[in-house]
Amino acid sequence: MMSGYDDIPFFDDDDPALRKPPAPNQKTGSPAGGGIAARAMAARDQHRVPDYLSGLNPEQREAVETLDGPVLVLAGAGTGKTRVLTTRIAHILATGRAFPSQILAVTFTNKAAREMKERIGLLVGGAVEGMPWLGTFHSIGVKLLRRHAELAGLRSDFTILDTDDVVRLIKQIIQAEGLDDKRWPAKQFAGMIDTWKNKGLDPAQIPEGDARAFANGKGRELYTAYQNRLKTLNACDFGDLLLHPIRILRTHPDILREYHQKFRYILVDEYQDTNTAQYMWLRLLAQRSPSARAANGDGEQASGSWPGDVSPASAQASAGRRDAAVSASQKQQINICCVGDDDQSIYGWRGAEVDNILRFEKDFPGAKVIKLERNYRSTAHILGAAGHLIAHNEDRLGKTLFTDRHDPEDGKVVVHAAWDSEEEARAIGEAIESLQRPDRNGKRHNLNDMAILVRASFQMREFEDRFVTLGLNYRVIGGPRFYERLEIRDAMAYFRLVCQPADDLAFERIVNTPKRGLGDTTVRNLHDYARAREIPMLAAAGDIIETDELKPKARKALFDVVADFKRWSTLLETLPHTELAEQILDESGYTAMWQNDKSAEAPGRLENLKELIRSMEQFESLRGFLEHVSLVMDAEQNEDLDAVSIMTLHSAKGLEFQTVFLPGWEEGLFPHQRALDEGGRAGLEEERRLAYVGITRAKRNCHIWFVSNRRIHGLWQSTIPSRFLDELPEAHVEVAETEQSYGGYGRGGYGQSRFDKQEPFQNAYSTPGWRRAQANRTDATRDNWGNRSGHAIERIGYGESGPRARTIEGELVAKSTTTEPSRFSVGDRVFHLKFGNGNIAAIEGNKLTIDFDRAGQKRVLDGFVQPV
DNA sequence: AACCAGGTACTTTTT
DNA sequence: GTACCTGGTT
Repeated sequence: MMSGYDDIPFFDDDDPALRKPPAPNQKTGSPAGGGIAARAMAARDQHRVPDYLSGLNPEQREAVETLDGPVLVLAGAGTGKTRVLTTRIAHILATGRAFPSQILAVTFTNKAAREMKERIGLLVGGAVEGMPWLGTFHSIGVKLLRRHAELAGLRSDFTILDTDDVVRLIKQIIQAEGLDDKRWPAKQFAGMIDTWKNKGLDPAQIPEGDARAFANGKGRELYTAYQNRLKTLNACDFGDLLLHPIRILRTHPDILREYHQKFRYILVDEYQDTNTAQYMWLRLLAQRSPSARAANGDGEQASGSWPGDVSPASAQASAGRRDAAVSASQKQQINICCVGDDDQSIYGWRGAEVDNILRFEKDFPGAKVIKLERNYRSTAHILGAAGHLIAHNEDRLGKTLFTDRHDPEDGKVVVHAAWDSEEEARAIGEAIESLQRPDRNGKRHNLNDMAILVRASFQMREFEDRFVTLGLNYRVIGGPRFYERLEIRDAMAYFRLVCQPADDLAFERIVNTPKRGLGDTTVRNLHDYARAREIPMLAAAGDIIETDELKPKARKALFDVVADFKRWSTLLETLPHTELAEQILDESGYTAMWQNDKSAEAPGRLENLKELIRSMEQFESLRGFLEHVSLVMDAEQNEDLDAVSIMTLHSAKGLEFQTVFLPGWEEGLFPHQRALDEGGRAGLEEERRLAYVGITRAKRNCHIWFVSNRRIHGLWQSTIPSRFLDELPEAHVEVAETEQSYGGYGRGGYGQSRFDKQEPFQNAYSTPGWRRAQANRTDATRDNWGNRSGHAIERIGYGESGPRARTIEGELVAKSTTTEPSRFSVGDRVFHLKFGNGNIAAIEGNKLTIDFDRAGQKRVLDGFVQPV
């Protein structure tokens, strides 16, 4: 009631698992007590064949029904991965092999976890309340850690710091060490710590080179200081949510044994994305063989006070011995099922080890490997193109997707060339518009069915600009989220400090927000005093206001702050949390601060604060809410709006669209130069997997684009087509001939390729220089064609972020660089390279509608026609 | 505390 | 080119 977690018993009270676990091999039968879903399913299935199995293909079915022993499901794109995972859980429940609380199911993202919960709910018919251990690595990590916090030197109400807090904390530490925080950026060090933690390394274990690389060789010291500071703050970073449990499980065999008994089945989603720490964590929980563990004291038995005294390399080296012992004790089944796709491993740069999935059979001897290669998503051409491309990778287990679908109507993957990135955006915009219009059969595409997937987010901008001009609805997915907005983070800091008075980071954030005249000097005094006495800053403030240390003004201000927090923390027990939250924001003057702010963003920020309070309603306590927010940073999405999605290839993983546009396939951008420079062949292969992910997002149509000129770091550079284009199979790919409505530009720079050897069509009106000149003009004669009112833009996840929030229509249009005054008038007789002679029927900016003598009515760009 | 000039970096992102 | 940060000035 009071909190979101302190009422959770060590093991679920209503969970009969520990008292009376069902026999592992029991096929049917209703376990006594709890597990409502399990009982219902079991009862039902005693009478008839479970229909949840009937829709599966043989491989999927095998993946669902192979419950004993380790299983690796290699699930290619669009082969029904989630379906297998959820059905497998339903099957475990239905056959009465385990209670919901005995299944550990881990995902990477909250979205994936949510989706699984929903789908299991559908299968099992209702609530999945009984699946307490389905969640992200981190949320399960928190759950474990809350229960055993004291073993990690924390209290169970520890705070979870996000990246922003971590960076501020590190900055303080760097300064405290007397180092120049300009020369040694906190952000960079935060990144290093993250990398180390991904590998499961504690300060003592980091490579000497790493330790020396930062702050004149003080890397290790700083890392140690950071960990100590976290402990005194009673706080954790994201990495600790995994590392602390690992250490606890290693140093406390009794606790480990209890979890071994508890988790009869382990399921892991996106196994190819696991990093070393996650791998260690899984191994610990899956290694259900006490004898094997005892036989190898060196293995995962930690000797130190920190998780990883096993480096990845030594973990591998000792794997053989350990595995021998495991297979010797066949009694203890390891029922772990990992689902993943090595070809979709695209997170190596943030610590994911593809090797984990490649090594699975060695890690878990006797593992059953099931390949899902039957694709239900894409056309044969799309699969053919993607398959041929990915076959260029060496580091893969090797799968070939196939489909039963062979519709002669299905188009090949189309490769398009454009002169420059602006042309590219324009052409894709045109293509989207024409898809959106009803075709000859009256069919039209929804914008929701289309997506533009870019390699790097800077590419988005040009599309946004273009779509704004066209009045085309779009949504940008990714980027900073709701909970990262300034006002939300401030408000959260207030709430955190009320729940957790030792949260110094929260204290420092809001002590002078709104302004209370508590400047840097006062805060530094307070900070030093608190550190010297080893007490939280809020407590220090309580002390210091009793003295004459501060000037009267500051003393009074601080006195009020302390009194406020004292009052609020009392109310925590009595007042409903939403009311308390509102009261905090009002009484602190925070709401007033924004009300008095006359800047353009202020109303939006107030609205966001209201939204924050609203979203608290579904939680039972302020603590529960804080926990949720620290782990779930998602923003909600407006499904009703019909809009084109624009996102990076990375955020597209797992999604699918009828039509996909893949712009920017040029060397240097894709594959990205930095991936090449820093990752070598492995880097190239990851880029290739990214290309594979991109193509396989398409259900029906896939359009790949490259340009000959792109502005990189502000300079126009000529570019050469991506090597990936030449890795596509001719049989499934066609090269776009002259684009129907936007002319035959942009063959330039593609000379070395087999696609086309034509000279670039260098229209004077399509050179970058000319365009820049146009863009710089402040010519009022251009009109605002195409800007329909009611144009909707959605930024999923994007917050205020200042100049980027270009959502005011008037401004948007004025900013457009693509509207040009027309050189033509209606009725003019013109010539077009492809369509011949015709008369202009209408003009909208630089777009002309022309009645051609032979080709009929077409829309073309004015740059491609000449007066006759 | 608000403003501007100057410097810098600039792939991808979850928790 | 541009967005963001910082440090100095007003």
